[in-house]
Amino acid sequence: MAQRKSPFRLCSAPAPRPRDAEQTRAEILRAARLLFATRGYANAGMREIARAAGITPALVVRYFGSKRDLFLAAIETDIGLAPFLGPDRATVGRHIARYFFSKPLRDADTLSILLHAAGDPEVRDLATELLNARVIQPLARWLGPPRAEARAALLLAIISGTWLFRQALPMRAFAGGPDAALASCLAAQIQHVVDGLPEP
Amino acid sequence: MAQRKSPFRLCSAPAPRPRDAEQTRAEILRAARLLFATRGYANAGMREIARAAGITPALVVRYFGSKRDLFLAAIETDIGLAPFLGPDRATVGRHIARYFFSKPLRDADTLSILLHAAGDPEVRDLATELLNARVIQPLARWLGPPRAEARAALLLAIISGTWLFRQALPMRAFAGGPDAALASCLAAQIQHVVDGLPEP
DNA sequence: GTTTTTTGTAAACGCCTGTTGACTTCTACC
DNA sequence: GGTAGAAGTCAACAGGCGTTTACAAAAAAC
Repeated sequence: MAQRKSPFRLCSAPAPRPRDAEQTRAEILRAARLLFATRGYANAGMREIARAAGITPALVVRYFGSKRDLFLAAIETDIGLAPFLGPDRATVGRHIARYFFSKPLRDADTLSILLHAAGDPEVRDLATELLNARVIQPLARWLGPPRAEARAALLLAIISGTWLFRQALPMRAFAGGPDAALASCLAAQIQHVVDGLPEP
Repeated sequence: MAQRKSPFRLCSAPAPRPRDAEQTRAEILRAARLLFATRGYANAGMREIARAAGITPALVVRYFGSKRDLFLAAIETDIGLAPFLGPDRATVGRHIARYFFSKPLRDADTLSILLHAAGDPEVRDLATELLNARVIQPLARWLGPPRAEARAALLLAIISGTWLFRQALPMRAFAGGPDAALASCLAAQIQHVVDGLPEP
């Protein structure tokens, strides 16, 4: 049975979204970011992304060229670390800790996308470079000497470790909501790195 | 040209390994552990594992049933954390930090296999459970109150974060060999969790 | 020495993936 | 109102995956 589309549509046929290239592109990107962040690159299929965006896989390719290019577009957003890097260095540990212990962590976070790309040979190097350029280096500049880059990497490692057991391998101990004691300990550790490392 | 096999073999024909089921099984397990640890579950193919073990993919299935069962067998080994959990609580932070900053980290480490399984829907829950049972719980028992499980999870998160940027997403700052300052800071942080968390 | 069991290989199967090309359908312009 | 082009769908392709089946060869049992 042929379905009439317009202007007198049958009720059983779901209303097709008005054709708007810009909005469709944005919708694809939104779906891709969400799925890349929650399932990882390899496990987020083009068909699944297309279905989440309400369109066809072929259209995803037409808009973004390939899956890898879609991934590139998906991580072309700010990592969202800038708000923490203000002049107030004394409380930044607490702010970062609270942000990364907030529940739930923003699903389509760029950091989640990049961390979930670990171990995927197709995008691993890309994620590594981007984490270096977008997180480590700005963080290192903000931290300043001594050992700015090493301290920045260590700070990101602490943040990523907590992310790992809240999002990727959800542990019972981390699942019970924001634990004040955990958060404060995390804050202290971050602050410790911010203030500088002890000499060996 | 037919190749003679035995007892007078031509030099050009590589010597086939003598048929030894037990050794073949061990060889498969060794190859699987190495590839699961370095490439992750999804990206370690049966053909690749079989090739690394010097046999045929069909034989891997005959020995272990399926890829998932092979993974189960691959993680059925000690995590290697026990040596650190001795009576000397004052220096455990330093020992653990030195171990996880040692270069290179053991490739086929069970911890690497489990952490690399993050985000893979096929084995993620399994890895989570095993990390709980084999790492968090023993660690929590050893740490003792207060908040034993939360502190154990936080400790594992710190260790895993450094693992992430040394193995999975190799960062330049972590690649330059054991950094004494980094290691000592890591040791201090671990020790801090071992000694107990500050009250909020 | 023959037969049976174990140990291994080769080729294929069904499924899923990213991607492509041919084809509709809606929209905007002349 | 007719038409060019954008927006979207559909079915198929090539390739990789884990797995299976059929078969060969070595070792062991009789």
